[in-house]
Amino acid sequence: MPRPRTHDEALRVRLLDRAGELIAAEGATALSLRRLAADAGTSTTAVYSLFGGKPGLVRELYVEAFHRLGTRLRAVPMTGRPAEDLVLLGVAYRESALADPHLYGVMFGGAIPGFEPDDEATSHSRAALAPLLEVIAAGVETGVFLDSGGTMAVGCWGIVHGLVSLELLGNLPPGMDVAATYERSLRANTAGWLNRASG
Amino acid sequence: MPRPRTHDEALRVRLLDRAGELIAAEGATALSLRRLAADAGTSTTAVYSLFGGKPGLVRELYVEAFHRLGTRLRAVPMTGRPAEDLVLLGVAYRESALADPHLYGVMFGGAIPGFEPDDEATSHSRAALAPLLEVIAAGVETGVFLDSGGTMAVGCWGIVHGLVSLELLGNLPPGMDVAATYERSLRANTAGWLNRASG
DNA sequence: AGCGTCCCGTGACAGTGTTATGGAACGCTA
DNA sequence: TAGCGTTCCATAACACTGTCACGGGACGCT
Repeated sequence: MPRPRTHDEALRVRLLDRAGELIAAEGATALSLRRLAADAGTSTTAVYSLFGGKPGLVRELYVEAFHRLGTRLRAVPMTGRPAEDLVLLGVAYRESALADPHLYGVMFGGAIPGFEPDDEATSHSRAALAPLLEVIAAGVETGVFLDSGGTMAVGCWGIVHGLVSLELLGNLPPGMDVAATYERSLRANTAGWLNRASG
Repeated sequence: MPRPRTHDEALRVRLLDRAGELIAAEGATALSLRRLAADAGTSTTAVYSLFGGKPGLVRELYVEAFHRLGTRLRAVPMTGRPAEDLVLLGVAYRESALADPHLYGVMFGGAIPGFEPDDEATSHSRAALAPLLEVIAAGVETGVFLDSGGTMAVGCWGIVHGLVSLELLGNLPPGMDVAATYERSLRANTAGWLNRASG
C-alpha cells in the first residue's frame, strides 16, 4: 500500500522563506541550492523532493511574489474616478516593486536563468493585475476612457513595468526625482486614453 | 624594453562574433567561456587576455548592441511632425529589439548574472537614445509638447521599453496583435504629452 | 643574436545544478 | 505488535561553470 506523501511542511516553508531572504538580501545569483540547504539545516536533495529542482522552487517564489503584488494592488483605496485610480494603482505597483526589488526580477526580469514560468504560473500573474483591468473597464463603461479590446490595459501595464524596470536596473539618470517623474508620466499616459468627446 | 601590446585582433573579433551568435541562437545561458573558446579555436585564457574576463567580454557586446540600436534609430526618416516621429522611433525601437531579442536582454534584462555596466558603458546607452531626445526637444521648441526637465523622455522610453520587455519575455496574452497594440499604445501615450493650449 | 615582454595552452580550484544510491523513518495492514 | 512498502533525505559523485597560477613559445626591440 503506498504510503501517502507527507512532505515536511515546516521544512518546505523554511526553504521558501530562506530562499526569499537570500534573493532579497543578495540577489538572485546568491540563491544556490547548497547554501540554501545548509541554511535550512538540510541537504540539496530535499529541494528535489519538495519542489522537483531549483526551477520548481523559484516557481513558488514567483507565484508568491504575484500574490503579494495582487494584495497590494487590491488594498489601494479607489476614488471612483478612473483616471485618478489608474495613477494610484500605478504608484502602488511601483511601491510594491521597490519593497522587494529582487523579487520583481524573478517575476519579470528572468533573474534565474533556468526558470521559465509555465501557463499555470502566468495565470497567477494575470490574476494579480485584475484591479488594473477593473479600473479600465469601469472607465470605459462610464465613457471616460476610449479603449478597444484590452489595448489600453497593455499600454498602461507597459509604461508602469517599463519605468519600474528602468529604475530597478539603474538605467535612469542619477539624481532625478523618480517618484515625481513616474507619476507625471503616468498622468500623461492616462490623459492619452481619455475620451475627449465626453466630459 | 616593454614590447607593445599586440592583441590578436582577428581572434578578438572572432570571439565577439561567436559570442553574439551563441547568445542570439541559444540565449545568454549558452554563452560559456569554454564553449566559446573551443568554437573560436582557442582557450579560455584568451578571453582573459583580451577582455579581462567574462564580464569584460559581455561589456563589448553591450556597447555593440547599443551601437546597433542607435544606428537603427538614426536611420528612421523623420517627418518633421514630432508626434508622428515619436511613434516612428518607438516602432523602430521595437523592431531593433525583435531583430535580436537576446541582445536586448543583455542591454536591459540583466541576462548575464555577473555583468553590470559601468558608467562609461551606460553613457553609450544614453547616446543611442539621442534621437528620442532630439524629437522631444523639437516638439517642445515648437510648442507641440508640454514637458519639464526631461520627464517626457523618461516616460516615452518607459512605455517603449516596458512593452518590448513584456513581449520578449512572453508576458503578453497569446494571440494578440502585438504590433497594432504597441503602436496604438504609443499614440495614446504621445497624445498625453500634447500641448492642448496650442494647435 | 639576445633580451624582455606578452599571449595563451595546460591544468587545477572552488563553485554550481543534478542525480544514483542507500539508509532511516513513517503509514498502513495483518 | 510485527512487518511490509513507500517516501524522505543525507552522502557522494558527475558534468559543468568562471577564474587563475604556471610556464612555454612567439614576438618586438635593442
